[in-house]
Amino acid sequence: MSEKRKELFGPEIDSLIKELEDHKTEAYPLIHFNDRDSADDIKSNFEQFEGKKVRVAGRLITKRLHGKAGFATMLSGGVKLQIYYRKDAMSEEAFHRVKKLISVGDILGVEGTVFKTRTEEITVEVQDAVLLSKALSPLPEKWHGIENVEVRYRQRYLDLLMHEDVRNVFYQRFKIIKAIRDVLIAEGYMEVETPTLQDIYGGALAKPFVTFHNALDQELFLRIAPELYLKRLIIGGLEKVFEIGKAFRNEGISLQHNPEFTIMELYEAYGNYKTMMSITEKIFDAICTHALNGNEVQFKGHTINCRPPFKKMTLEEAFQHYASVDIHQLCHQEYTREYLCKEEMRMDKPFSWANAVDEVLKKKVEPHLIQPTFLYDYPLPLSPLAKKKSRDSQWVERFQLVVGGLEVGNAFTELNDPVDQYERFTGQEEARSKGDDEAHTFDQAYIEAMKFGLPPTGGLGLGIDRIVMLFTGEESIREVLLFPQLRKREDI
RNA sequence: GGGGCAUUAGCUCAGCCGGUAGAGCAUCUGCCUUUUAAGCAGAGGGUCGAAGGUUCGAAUCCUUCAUGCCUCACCA
Repeated sequence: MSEKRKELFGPEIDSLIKELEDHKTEAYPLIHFNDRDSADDIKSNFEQFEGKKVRVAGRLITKRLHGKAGFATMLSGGVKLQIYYRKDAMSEEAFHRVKKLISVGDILGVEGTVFKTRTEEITVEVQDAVLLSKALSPLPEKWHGIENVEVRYRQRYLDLLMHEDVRNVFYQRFKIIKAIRDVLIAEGYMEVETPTLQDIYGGALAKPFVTFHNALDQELFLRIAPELYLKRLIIGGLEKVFEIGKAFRNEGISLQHNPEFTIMELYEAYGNYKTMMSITEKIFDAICTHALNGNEVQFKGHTINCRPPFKKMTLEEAFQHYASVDIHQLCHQEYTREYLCKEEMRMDKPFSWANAVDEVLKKKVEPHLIQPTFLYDYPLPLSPLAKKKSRDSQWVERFQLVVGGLEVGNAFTELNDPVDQYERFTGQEEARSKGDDEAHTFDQAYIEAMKFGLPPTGGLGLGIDRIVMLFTGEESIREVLLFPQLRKREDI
């Protein structure tokens, strides 16, 4: 116990607490310091506050001592506010407290008068100061902050504390999600929540996380997508629904992938993939207006105009234009082999039309799509939940929105024929039996639901994290997640 | 999982061809009543990621491992 205590707090902890108590100062007093003024308010409405008494609380982030006076900066509500204290404007006790007992990193509350220094900085001249919470660990270096990315992610609180630009990324994230939610509600969609623990996972092609429920004595999966539950709601008569939440995929971690990520899915009865294009454009328009204050973002060295309308291209056109290949011919193994050879590409997965199309799409087409582009009309084998373009077609009504080379959205006219759905599931099961562990599972309960009649429906999914990356110019998904997944470590 | 790079004081980083471990910030002690990366003078602070190996001698060279980043592959 005492060894652990010493290891955690160091040998000086007791003398520190004693020194505070000798000066009648508690390290963690029972004070919550209410009736505060906002630092942001004081700084943006200086004229109203000048000469007035204010109460402000925050964390001390720098201290500049000048003998019998001093300046310090506190971080209060995300805003930096300078405080000034001098010996002859406060009690002996209070002066000693600010000068000696309260150090950089501590949380304090001050009362004082607002003024401007000769360098025109808005400052509070302190009359009284109280320690609200003592910091036992020192803050990182004030100029460079933390540059070790691992420490930044593991101790995100320090990252946020030290780096205003990091705080801004997450404020932007909040504004983007709010803009999406607000526009959807304004358009008449109802926000819902569906299970993240599912006994059959589906709605995407991916490997799941597996867990176990003790009381039910059964395996459960963390959802890879909310899709199949949201479509049950459409069957249930909730005609316009959306959900913003986490999905979980047990796959690699990369600049664009985190095991858990935020997805927005919406479904609309009597809609199709064209109506999904139009709602997608409304969403991007709202983000530009409410979270960007403009039309353009800088991403990977490109200037991207995110204000709709967006370019539209069929997959066939895009393959012809960017890859000089006939998408239909990719179903012939020999043709595909020659093409891949010519382009110096290799395909790890077994040959099929779907895999060949996917390979060329990822390698040769999407990297060229910098400005927002709807790629539409997809091969059926890639899309087991989308509706065919006609009875015997090998094509489905589906689009993906690609921006900055990133897939940020995916939508289709939902497959609402239960017999066709049965056959698609059966086809996926065959693929699974041949070793494709990302094939869609056979979901009998979903087919039972479809037998009651799914209206013609359009559905859309947006990768929220990737959209945030785009609008904040961050090239790594970890920079837009507060706590990205890292390997477990004991110490921090 | 494959390949490349990194790991030195609390933080940010130097450390050349192998020869007793360095700076700035932070901390501590003085001085300093409009500074803002405040300043001046002084002090303390290290199992050089871990374990082996080569060597008279390793932060430095070699091997293995750990962690992170980048890159490749797949889902948004």
